Formats: sequence, C-alpha cells, structure tokens
Amino acid sequence: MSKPQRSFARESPEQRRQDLIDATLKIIGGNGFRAATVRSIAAQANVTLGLIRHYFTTKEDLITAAYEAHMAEMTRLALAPADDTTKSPKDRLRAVIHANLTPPVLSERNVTLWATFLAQIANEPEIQATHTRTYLHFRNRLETLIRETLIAENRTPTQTETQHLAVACNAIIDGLWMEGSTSKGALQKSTLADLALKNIGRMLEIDLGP
Amino acid sequence: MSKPQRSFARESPEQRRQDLIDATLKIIGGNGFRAATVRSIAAQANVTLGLIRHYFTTKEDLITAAYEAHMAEMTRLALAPADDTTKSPKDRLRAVIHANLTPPVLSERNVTLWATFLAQIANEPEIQATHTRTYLHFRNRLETLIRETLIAENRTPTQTETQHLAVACNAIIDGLWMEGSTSKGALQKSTLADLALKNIGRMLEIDLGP
DNA sequence: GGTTTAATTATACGGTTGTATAATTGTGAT
DNA sequence: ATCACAATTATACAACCGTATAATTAAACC
Repeated sequence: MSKPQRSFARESPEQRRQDLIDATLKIIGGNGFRAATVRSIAAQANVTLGLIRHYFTTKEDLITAAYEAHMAEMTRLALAPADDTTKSPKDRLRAVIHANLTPPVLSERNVTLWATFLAQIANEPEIQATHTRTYLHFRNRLETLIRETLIAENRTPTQTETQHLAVACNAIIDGLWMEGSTSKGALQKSTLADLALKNIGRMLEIDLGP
Repeated sequence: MSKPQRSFARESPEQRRQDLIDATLKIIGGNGFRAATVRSIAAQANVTLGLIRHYFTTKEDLITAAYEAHMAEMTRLALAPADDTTKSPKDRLRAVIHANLTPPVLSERNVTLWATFLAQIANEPEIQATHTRTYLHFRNRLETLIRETLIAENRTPTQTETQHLAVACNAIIDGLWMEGSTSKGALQKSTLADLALKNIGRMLEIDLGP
C-alpha cells in the first residue's frame, strides 16, 4: 500500500548525544535508576540500543555524562539571577534563593535525579568529581554574593566568615529544597522561599524579608 | 580426615531477619544499591539465597524493612539527647544538633544509604510512607525542643512560628550533614556542629554558641 | 532415640541486562 | 547516478538477576 517509510534518519553527533542524555535523565527522574536500561533509554530517544555504544563507550559513561549535563542545567537555573547587574547584591541574593526554592529547580523529578547520583559518589570516582566541582562552584558563587551583600551594608566580613556563611546558607537552601520537593503538600511551597529568606536574613544579620 | 562439620545452624526468626537486614544495609552503604543482589546479601549474612525468600516475600520487602530499620536507628541516635531530663531544653537542643553532625550519624555510609532510599520515594509508595513518617517524627520532636527552649527564655512563640523554625532548623541540619558527609576534607568536620549551633542560634535569636 | 517439623540448602528456570559484532541504510561527495 | 563511508539497526551472547521448587538437615518433642 504505502511506500516503505524511511526507517531512520541521521543526526549530528551533538544532537544524538544530547538526545540520549535527555532520555536518560527523563527515565531516571521519572521511573528511577533501575528503569534506566540501555533498551529503555534507546526507546525513549527513538533509537536502537546499539547506538548508545556508538556514542558512549559504556553505559556508565552515559550516566556520568547525564549527571554532568543535569548539574550544569540546575546550576544555570539556580545562579541565573546572580549576574543581573541591574540589581543590587541583596536583590540578586534574594532572587537566587527564590530560584532555588521554586519550580523548575524545585521538583520531585530533580530530587530523584539528585539522590540517584548522590547515592553513587562513594563508589564512582567520576560522579564524586562532578559532585565536588559543581558543589564548590555554586558555593563559591554564593559566597561572593554574600560578601557583596554584606559590604553594601557597610559590613566588613573576613574571608573565613563569608565562607562559613556560604556553607550554612547552602545547607539551608539544600535542606529546604529537599523537604519541599519530597514532602507532598505537608509543607506549602509558597512559604518555602519566604522561610529561606527570613532565616538566611537572620543568619546574615540583614533584612531579606519578603 | 576431619569430622564432617555442621553445615549450618538454626537461628531465631528475629535474629535471622536482623542479620539479613544488617547485611543489606552493609552492602548498600558500602558498595551501593546495584551491588545489593539477593546473592551478595545472603553471602554477607552467611546464608544461602533461598533463605531470603523464607523471611521476606520479595526482595523489595527486604529493602523496605532495611530502610525502616535504618531510619529507626538514625532517629534513635539523633534524638537520644532530646530526653535527657537532667539538662535544660537549650542544652538538649545543642546536644541534638551536635549528635546529628558528628559520627556515627555523620558518615559517608549513611549518606549513601539515605540517598539510595530517597531516590526511590517517588516510585515506591512504601519507601515514601516510611520517609514521611520518620521525617515528621524527627521534625515534631525538634519543634517541641525549640518551643521548650524559647519558653525557657521567656519567649512566647506561636505554633506557626515554632513549626516554621523546626522546618528551617531541620533543613540546615540536613544540609550540613550532607555537605559534611560528602565533601571529603574540604570542610573540617570539627567546625560543622559549631556552624550549625551559631546559625541556628541566630535563627532562634538565642545564644547557642560554642 | 527415633519421629516430626520447620529451617536451610541446593538446584533450576525464565527473563533481563550490558556488551560485542555483523548486517543494513542514509547521505554527502564525486 | 553511484560510490564510499559513517550512522544506525539487527542479532547474538554470556552473565546475572529474582523467584520458584525440591532436596537436605538441624533441632525440638514425646
């Protein structure tokens, strides 16, 4: 009856790699790590399983690349407001906090992904390396923002002080992000960012209040 | 040459169940979820794989029981100082914070276990139920401790205020616990509890300082 | 001390997994 | 138009997984 439809189409290496990474993240984030087999990933990306090995030497290699891409995207979303030079340091800090505790950063899918990779850092050196790098990048950017904010308030924090504050602020942000993403409805999402602003404000001894 | 050694010995159901649960936690915490097969778990517990099905209807059942047991133990360790009636509320709160951020609660093994189970809450209803129950139990106990501490300082917090403070305190404790357990040496473990005490003190507007 | 019974082991089985290799097929160059 | 090559598919395979069932064996009982 119909003409033999084209059985497949070629794509650029970059596109294919990205498609496979996206498919991996979608499956892990939606159905968990166990569901992320080479076959299900290939199906999600509309290719056959052999193609995975053509672009990634091993499945673990794909997983590592997916983690890398995911963290890059999360960091991008979380730090996007940090470089808005039209705003004051304080407003940028407030915006970063808010971005971390509202969708799309705040989501069950992201917690599943994050926990899945975190569970592997003790046994997978490459996962550990990516974790440490992205963690320090975010924390250092946060520290700079905190320092700028305090200086704008005529404060003179030492480097040790700002580092400790950055560690603590990062902790409360991460903790609230987890709580907010995992406890279904027991915690109103609307108050999450306000909670962070109020308490980080007290930690920094400035007024970040909503 | 030697007498035929006894090939196995019987144990009480409670002991066997506990042995299998301990073996499961040891393998997941040490080598990750993928390494936790029924065969490796049985070997770790010095039994054969068939015995698992004799005590647990399915492997998922064993995993769930292991999560339950692990969280019970973590909660026990973390809240042990909360009921020491010889101390003031403030000292008990300080002790709980300290217990959460020092070994044995603070450990890479525990983060691996915790992340492994957290990664499953979106897809495993029983894991989700255990998570919510243990989370609320800890947070409620923390809220009571915070209320008692504030009242002892002649403060009159509302229920909403103490609940919000409990959420925020729980968040910073969890966040620091994770940071401290995952970032190898980049963060001195000795300062971790002090960091929590100082910043939670500011959040509660009281002096918890070391 | 033999009998019974439940705990434990031993073995088997179908399905799935990641990887390897061979067979196709789309596509740009000539 | 067809040639050449790389992208993609198709197929195969050995290892491992969780589960089921049958065969042993330790230990309690009378």
